[in-house]
Amino acid sequence: MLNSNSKIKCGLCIHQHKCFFSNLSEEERDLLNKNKTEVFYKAGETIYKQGTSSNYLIFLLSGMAKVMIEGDHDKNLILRLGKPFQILDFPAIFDDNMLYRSSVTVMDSTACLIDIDVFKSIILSNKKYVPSLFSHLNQVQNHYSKRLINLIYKNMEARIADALLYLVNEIYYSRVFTLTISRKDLAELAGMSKESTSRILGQFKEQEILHIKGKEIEVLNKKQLEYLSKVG
Amino acid sequence: MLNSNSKIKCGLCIHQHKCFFSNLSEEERDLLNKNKTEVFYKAGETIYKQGTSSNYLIFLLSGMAKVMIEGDHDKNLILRLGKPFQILDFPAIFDDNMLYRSSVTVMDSTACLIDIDVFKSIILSNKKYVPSLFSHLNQVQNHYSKRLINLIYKNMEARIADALLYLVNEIYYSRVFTLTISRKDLAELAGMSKESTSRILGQFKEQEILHIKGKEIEVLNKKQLEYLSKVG
DNA sequence: CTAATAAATTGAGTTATCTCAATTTATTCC
DNA sequence: GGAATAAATTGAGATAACTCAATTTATTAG
Repeated sequence: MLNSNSKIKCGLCIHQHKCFFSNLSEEERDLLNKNKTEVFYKAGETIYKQGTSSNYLIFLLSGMAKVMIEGDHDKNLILRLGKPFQILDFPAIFDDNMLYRSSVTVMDSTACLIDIDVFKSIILSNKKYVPSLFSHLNQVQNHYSKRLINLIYKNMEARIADALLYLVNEIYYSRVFTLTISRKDLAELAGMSKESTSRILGQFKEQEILHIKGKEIEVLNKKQLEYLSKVG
Repeated sequence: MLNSNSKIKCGLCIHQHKCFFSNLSEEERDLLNKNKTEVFYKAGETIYKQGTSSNYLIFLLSGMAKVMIEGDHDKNLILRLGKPFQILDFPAIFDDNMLYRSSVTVMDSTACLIDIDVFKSIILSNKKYVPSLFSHLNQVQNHYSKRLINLIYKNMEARIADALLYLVNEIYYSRVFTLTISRKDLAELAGMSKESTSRILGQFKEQEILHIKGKEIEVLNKKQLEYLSKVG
């Protein structure tokens, strides 16, 4: 159980309507308020560290974090990007609370940390949360399955196309965006070296598939990205 | 709801003690009996087909099945091997019942098919199943995470070593085993071409890491496989 | 504002892995 | 049980992607 030093109680929280926990009973809301805390993370800070355990389930309130596996020789793979009001990642909450992936903020972020025992007691006492949790876990599993086959059998063009389409369709919801991750992160999202990433981006710029100015990216030809993803 | 043409009622089933559904109430057991069926699959038959939906949750009772993603140009990836009394794979049961992976038997198998609505009603009415289901989904997610980084950054030796260690530690539970999957399947488990798989196996034989005679494989030097997995 | 540091790009050479084709070995079926 | 078919192995050549090093560009700190 943790000391409550959060500024805002759930009942008064401005994020209430977007929160995973909606329509809680008075009692559950009190329990949650007593056992959650809001924390600020600077860009680049580690939230979860693979190989450790955590007693918290984390929801981002603002900012963005990468969910990644850390390999040897500084070779990491970004599995997905976590955004506000999503569950960031799951410790093994019904086993040993261990973490198999790390989470690192890619920009200044705030997060709501909920005590795992409290989380468990709420989802076990209130079956309305079971379907949405299942859905979430299932979606993550499907995302990882898709990533697997894409990363293993597709060429570099297709992998960068997939990474860009992921950013457009599932992260920024726009063809025009300011890249909030580094080129190295993009490389780790596409499972390749940063040098190759740079070259492919240059090539896409050349072919007028993208307009790039530093961190500002505009997808000029999304159809072509989808085509490359398909045939690559 | 499906016609019950299963031979054995859950209460009398010899697999009862190994089954996911243990200690069911009379009522629940009756419900399950009315809405499950046992089916026989020949080796190579498709149980689940990616891109379709299914109204069944499938438990193998005997045999073995590969859970795989089918890519283009006959390029597949085997994610894991399903064994008796495990949940084979999950359709999106709280969404549209869609499947994102295919399942194909690698030997003659029998399976217990349970109606998804019945499965849902049981897990929602009986919270004792929630933790084990969560655990299961979490383990699968962790397995996929690990597969991802291993397949993407490791060399061929390490990938075959990983595949062999998976077979030894999690499938056959023995250093000596009869390979129940083909060389092509082994290649799809290691995410590489069947020719390269063949070459690496030959090399391991040469180096006396393995003893191979057709489908009969003995791991002579497990430490070396673990070493190759680590450094590769 | 400039120096120092870090991030990103570009180039050239190397290598791991794939593809295609030719055999060999195993399996199926009449 | 032997012919036909499929699976597995082996070899040689092609290539995609990596690594290392050199610049260039961007960011941070004094």
